[in-house]
Amino acid sequence: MQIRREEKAPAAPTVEDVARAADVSTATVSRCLNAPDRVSERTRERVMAAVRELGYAPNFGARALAAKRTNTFGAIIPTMENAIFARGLQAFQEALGQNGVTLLVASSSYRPDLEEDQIRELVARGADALLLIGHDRTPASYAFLEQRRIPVVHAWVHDPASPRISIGFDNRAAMKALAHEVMARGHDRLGVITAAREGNDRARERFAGICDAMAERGLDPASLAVEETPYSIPNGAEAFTRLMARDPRPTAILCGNDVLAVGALGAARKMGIDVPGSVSITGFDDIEIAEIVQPSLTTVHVPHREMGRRAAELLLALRNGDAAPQSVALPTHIVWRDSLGPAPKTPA
Amino acid sequence: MQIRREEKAPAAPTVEDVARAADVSTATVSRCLNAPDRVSERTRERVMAAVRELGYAPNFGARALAAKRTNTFGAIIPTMENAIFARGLQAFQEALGQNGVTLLVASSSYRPDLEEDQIRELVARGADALLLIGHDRTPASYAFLEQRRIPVVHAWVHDPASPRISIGFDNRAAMKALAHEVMARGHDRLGVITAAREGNDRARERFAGICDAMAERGLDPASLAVEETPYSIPNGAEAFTRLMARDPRPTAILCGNDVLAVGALGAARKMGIDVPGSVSITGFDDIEIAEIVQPSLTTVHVPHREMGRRAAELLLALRNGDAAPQSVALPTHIVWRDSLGPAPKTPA
DNA sequence: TTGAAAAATGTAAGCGCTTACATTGATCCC
DNA sequence: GGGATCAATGTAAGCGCTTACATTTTTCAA
Repeated sequence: MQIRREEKAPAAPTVEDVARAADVSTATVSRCLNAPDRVSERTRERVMAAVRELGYAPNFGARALAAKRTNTFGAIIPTMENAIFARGLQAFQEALGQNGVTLLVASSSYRPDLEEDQIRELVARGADALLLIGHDRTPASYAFLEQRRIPVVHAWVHDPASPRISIGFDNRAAMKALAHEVMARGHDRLGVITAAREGNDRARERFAGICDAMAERGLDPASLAVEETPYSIPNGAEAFTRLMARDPRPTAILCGNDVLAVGALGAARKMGIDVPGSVSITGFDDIEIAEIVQPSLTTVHVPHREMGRRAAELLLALRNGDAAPQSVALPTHIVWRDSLGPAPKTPA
Repeated sequence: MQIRREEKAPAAPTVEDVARAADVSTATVSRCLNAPDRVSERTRERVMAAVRELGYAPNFGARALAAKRTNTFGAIIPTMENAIFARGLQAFQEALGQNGVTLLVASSSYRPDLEEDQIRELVARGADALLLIGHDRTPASYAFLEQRRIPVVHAWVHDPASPRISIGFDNRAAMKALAHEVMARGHDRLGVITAAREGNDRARERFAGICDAMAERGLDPASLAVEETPYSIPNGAEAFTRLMARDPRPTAILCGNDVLAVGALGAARKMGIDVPGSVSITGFDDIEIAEIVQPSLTTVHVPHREMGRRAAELLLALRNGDAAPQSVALPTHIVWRDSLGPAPKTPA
């Protein structure tokens, strides 16, 4: 049964309480918890019994204050709502856990201003190091991070030109490769559904990759039909509907990620448009759902788990002051499924 | 550029630094941050300028230690990997945010022992109140929570018989209603794919609901073909395959949630089994993907957002010591889509 | 102009913990 | 047996913050 506020809140037991119960000093209690081998077995047992008895849990804030380290890392991802970051983050967390580090997660809703607050918040809460997605953030965020010398790894991106440490892949090149494959199948009226590009360098890079490929094939990137919308299945569906209303109608829609692509697929079905017969659709990320939808989605596979795991290694190395780690580039590859086909013979 | 450990870490600026820079006392700085109207405008501006200048961010631990409140709540969900809890949690977080409360999230991987650690961890980190999923946890967890008088709300369940405050729905009744509808369509050889029932009361209740319905229709619950497996699409697919190998083969598969059902659907397609022609499949939760798959999934709709939002209200009320709130029961309803059809005429 | 009330600010204690240093007692070698 | 060594434990300072209380400054009515 829940207890009301008025009853005097039972003070949480402190080291002092434990010390008294076990008839030792607070220093000994602390040592039992942090360096058990510096305490004799007899007293240790006595202390641990008291700890259990009292339901003692050390106050994290006080501990961080006194010890000046927390074994806590932070991660800020743009969203928890869809599965894009879930797998990578899970792997990241597992790897940290194996090294005794706790992960604090925040989500920024793709808003750099919110992310800035969250960076401060996580650091104030004691994060020793941070995992951030992409490179797009406010100058104030970077100023703060640098001033505080917080180790940071940037994931989901790789830009060899940047001095910042990152682990990820070349979004631009990956999308460019996919666009080439699409065009190689005869498509020359292309459409794209992209996430909001402002504050999202992955989206910008992927978009740029499409333009690169078009230019290389002698197509004018200005002829690209563009719809920009936040990540969600219904948004993908709406954007697809708008694209289909254009004249000329595109024969292939490249989506900035799988979530948008799944929305597009759904809209196509609802509109009775055959995929890939009349229109081809591609995704990006290769999340679980890409294989499930019908037709299954041709997309770019991103090694999420490996990225998460190695991000943890990188960040751990940084925190420990090991020889300065290098950014790492991960390979991506196209997964051939059913949603991409040749351009329709008869102009739609 | 990342800085190596050896260089002396720049101490984070403290209230004292700010006070010195603004030529006021630490008390005034603190007031500027916590009760700006108790400070004259002139000094406030001076202080805030110093804060900005120095990149000051108050140390959370020290603040919690001194002020004895944190405006932080915690939530422990079984998994972040799939979307089951994402929407509800998002709504929960939004509602808390509007009330100036920060949310800390942990995931327990459906393991009560891990959850116990995480409860301690969140409380040690200053969580004033906790959102937990379901009622299944170790006695030690409840002992700790009660000893510390931590306000708790249990979500995703509703059991009027329990004294614990919960917000959710009657998993058993909801699944029972669905099972009745399935049987009303002529199915009498039923199969079920359930999540691991140990440590998961929602899964147990849903399972029990099926048995209830069978008993009410004069079917022997022992004839139910049961596959138990952790939540994941591939696991759902494998379980479905095993079910199809049974003799007699079930004509309807009730899945403990949509994720498993989507896996089953995929397996059916791969095996060339017509859904719902030869076998009907149902889900539970009505997550986004249920509408996307082909055939779309008949499932039980759960009002996730409302549950999250009202969980926040409940917890806030509890924390504030408002008149003891009551558990709330939310309605669910069956969403009719394509994966459920009549039992095949000719015995399969 | 003046004194009392109100507003603004300062002083300092203490939140719960870790840890440098001090102390105690046991162990051991010659 | 006795000093040196070492292990076990204790003492107490202080981490960065808030806040009760004290003090100073401003405001304002008579």
